[in-house]
Amino acid sequence: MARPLAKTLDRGVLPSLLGYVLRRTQSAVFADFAATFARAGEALTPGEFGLLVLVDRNAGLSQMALARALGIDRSTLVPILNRLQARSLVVRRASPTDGRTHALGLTPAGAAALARFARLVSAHETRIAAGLSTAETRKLIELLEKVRDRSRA
Amino acid sequence: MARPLAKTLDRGVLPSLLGYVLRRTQSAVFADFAATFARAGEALTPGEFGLLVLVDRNAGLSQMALARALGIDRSTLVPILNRLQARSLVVRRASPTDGRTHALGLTPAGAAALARFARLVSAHETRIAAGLSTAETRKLIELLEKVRDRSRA
DNA sequence: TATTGTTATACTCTATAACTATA
DNA sequence: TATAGTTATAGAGTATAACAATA
Repeated sequence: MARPLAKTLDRGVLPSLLGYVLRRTQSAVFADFAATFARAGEALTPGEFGLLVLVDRNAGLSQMALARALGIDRSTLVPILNRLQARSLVVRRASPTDGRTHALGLTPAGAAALARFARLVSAHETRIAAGLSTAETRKLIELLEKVRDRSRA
Repeated sequence: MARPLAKTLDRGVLPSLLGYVLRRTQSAVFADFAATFARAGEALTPGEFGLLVLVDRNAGLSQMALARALGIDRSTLVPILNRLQARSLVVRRASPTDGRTHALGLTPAGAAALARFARLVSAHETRIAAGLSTAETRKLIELLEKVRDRSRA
């Protein structure tokens, strides 16, 4: 049987809801990030990229400090770190000052990989912001930060 | 000052990355959504709310059409629909015209619940946008839509 | 042959609670 | 007692592949 033409659905109020548009945009951006890395033969999630940047800029930090900076629970961090350590990108060293904590760091391979990843993220960022002027991109980030700060009430 | 302030981590380029700010904002907004519903003694995710609105405005639509509108796989939709049907908010009826498809609809209880949910979503939206003028909120949605349309390339 | 819905399966992300070792 | 890291567990969200019923 011939398929009827795709009728556009009635989306009601959804297109005017900031939360809804934010969620759909984030989903599309995530897909673009994944596709960018897949096309380059690399595998990394946005969360892993953020983690690598923070460890790179704050060598020796603890898992608690990292989890807090990422906004996730310390138990959530464990399997993520396990994966990156299994890929030899990150190391857990013994802290010299506190036997309870680990001093996190990038391996040389991790630092090299981060440099490659950063170029891919750059390309990805350029693509998703291609419809916006530089001023608009800055404005978008500023508005998002205001929303972020008003949320989690 | 009695004691030194906690040292702020170096976040490197992350605060200037649209994808990063988008992800953190979405996470905060999600937490606000959840808290809004929990405080009211209701349980609903943003995705479930979007689903209910689409079913309400397009009674009789199929699971494929709904999955496409939500941007998810048809297999992903099944357990979500099972949950909402178990809560007696949504029904799968036999389609009169195509034996393969289900005609989805809200139950009377589902329609009543959606009215309550919509009020909570309104309060949530008002709160997360409280730092923005009406024009800024419109602008933010417009910029997000541009980003969404440039992504998933 | 193609489509719809379902199932089986597999990851990731997220959390809470309890355990251990250390402070 | 309190903190850091781990483990066990659970739930949501996401997907692919394969299957039955129907078109």
